[in-house]
This record gives sequence, C-alpha cells and structure tokens, in this order.
Amino acid sequence: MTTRSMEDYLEAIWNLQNKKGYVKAKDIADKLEVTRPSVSEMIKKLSENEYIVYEKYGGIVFTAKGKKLAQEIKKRHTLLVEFLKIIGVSEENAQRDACKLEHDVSPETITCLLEFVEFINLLPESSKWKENFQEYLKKRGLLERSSNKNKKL
Amino acid sequence: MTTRSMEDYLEAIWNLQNKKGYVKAKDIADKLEVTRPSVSEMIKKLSENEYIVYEKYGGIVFTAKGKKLAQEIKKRHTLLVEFLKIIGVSEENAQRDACKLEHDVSPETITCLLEFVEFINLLPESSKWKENFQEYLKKRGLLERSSNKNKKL
DNA sequence: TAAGAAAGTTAGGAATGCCTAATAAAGTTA
DNA sequence: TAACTTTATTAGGCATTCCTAACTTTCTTA
Repeated sequence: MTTRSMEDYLEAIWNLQNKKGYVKAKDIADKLEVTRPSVSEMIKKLSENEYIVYEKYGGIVFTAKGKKLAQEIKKRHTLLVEFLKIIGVSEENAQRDACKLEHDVSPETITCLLEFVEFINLLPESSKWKENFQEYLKKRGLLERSSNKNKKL
Repeated sequence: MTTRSMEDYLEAIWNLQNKKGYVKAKDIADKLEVTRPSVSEMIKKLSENEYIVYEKYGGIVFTAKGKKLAQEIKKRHTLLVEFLKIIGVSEENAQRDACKLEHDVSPETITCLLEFVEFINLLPESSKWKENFQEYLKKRGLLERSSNKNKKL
C-alpha cells in the first residue's frame, strides 16, 4: 500500500520530471517543503517498493508501476482542481485543496466528479446552466460573501 | 492545532453523544475501529487540549471549544455527503469519502460547496437543471458505467 | 454481596515521517 | 586539479498514533 506521503513524493517527482526533464532530491525537498534527509529516506522507500529505480547519487526513473500511479494521482489532482474552480474556488485554494483531497477520493467519486465536470463543460451553447450558476455565484458573492473567503466554515 | 485523528475522535464522540445520550470509550473504539487503549490515549489528549472534560472511568463532556469544533466537523461531513450524493456517489461511498475529505477542505471550498448544494436544492420548479443533470448521469451510467463503480480512477 | 464479566488504564513497543548535525560525494571554478 | 560549494546520505532523535499484554476499576448477576 501507498501512504499519503508516498503519493505526495511520487506526484512531486512526476511534476519535476515533466517540467525539467530530470529530478533532483533538492527540488523535491523545495517543492514539498521538507528537508533533504526526508527526501533521501522517501526515495529509498519508493525504491524498495519499486515505484522508482534509484541508485545513490544518481537519477530517479519511474518503474511502470510507479509511472502508472503517478499519472493516476496527477489526473485526480487535475480533475479536483478543475472541479473546484467550476464551483468557484480560487486557483490558489483549488491547488492547495486538491493536493490534500487527491489522496482520499474513492474511485466512484472520481468517476462522478469526472461526469460532473464533463457535464458542465460539454453543455451545448443553447444551455445556460453554466452561466446561470456563475451568475448565482456572483450574486451570492455580492450578497453574502464580501469578505468571507477565508472565514472558518 | 488539531490533527486528523483528533477530529475523527471528536466527531465520533459527537455522534455517540447525539445518538445514545452518553459516550463510552468502548463505543468510540468500535466506531473508529481502534483498540480501547488507543481511545484512552486520545481521550487524555483531547482532555489536555481542552476539547472535552474527562475524569478517569467517568463520562465525557464537551467544552465549549470542543463542542464548537465537533459541530464544525459534523457540518463539513454532512455537507460533503450531500454534495457527493448530488453528483451521484452512492450513500456508502459518500459517507466513507466524507470521513476522509472533511479534514482537508478549506473554508473557501466549504463555502463554495455550500453554495453549489444550495444552488441545486433551491432551484425554482421551473428550472430543469437538477433533472437534466440526473438525466445526464443516468444516461452516462447506462452508456459507460455499467460495471464501473469501483474501477480505479 | 461476592465472583466473574466487561470496560478502562498503564506500560512498553512498532511504524511513519519528519527533523538536526555530521559526513560523503559530486559539481564548479580559479 | 585542488579548493570550495552544492547536493546527498547517514546517524540519531522526536512526535503521532496505533498496537498487545497486563493490570485495575466498574458493572452485573447469581
């Protein structure tokens, strides 16, 4: 089984790989805001669990298994961000929340979220659903949420 | 600060309190599927952090602070379940997911979810949004999700 | 009310994931 | 290439949260 933490590292590695073409422990540490020793440990663990191939002081490469999982997590993340933005969450909070929520959503919920997002995005132009919802959000925002963005619950 | 685990215990205590009128460590243990010693420890911790008042072998009572937090968590949970069910997640998975997600949603996301749920629920009868979405879900279900409920990602 | 059952606590330990300090390897540049 | 900087690793520790085993308190009932 993978832990929340392992998933975070895999996702960070995935993102760095896609952004820079290679992955340094230092960059993982910066991204996840942990120390380098923590990264060393987790790299060892991910390696033992065969999500990555790694040799000391060398590069990190995903195994097929690792790549598959990293992609899944990334997809979950992207989907969550997209959904959160649709319902009006700011980009910043959408990213932050997605990082946490992505570890916990069940496959069924993923499917349903995907359908919801598709439903919203693929609406024919004739439909006004999306606009109406945006309108509703805007109105509510003006009426009740003037300075409420970070209010607890 | 409260941890995920502390929140789980507070929520369990809250639910037991409301259901049975009193709270036994044994019932918390059963509910959370942990052992009684684990419950003892956490009760001690919650007590030290002044979320509950507790004396050995005695009853558990919320402090004002504890009650407030427990109610918040419960509200987040209820909201999440309601939302998940709207987008088509089964009762069972909605409950399970909500238990995990409730620890991580930001206040802004809570607000947006609340608005979404209100938007769906308070639509005038003249609007067909909700019905259309249900219709869409049903159609999709028939077309692509025949035995997909627990498929990964 | 005394004995046994049930519930709660304490002691000691394990896994996870983080840290700091010290050490080692790799990369850079004068 | 030798000195210096950067990066990575190892060693040792800490906090959280869970566990089992042993013990204590409380409850139940014969």
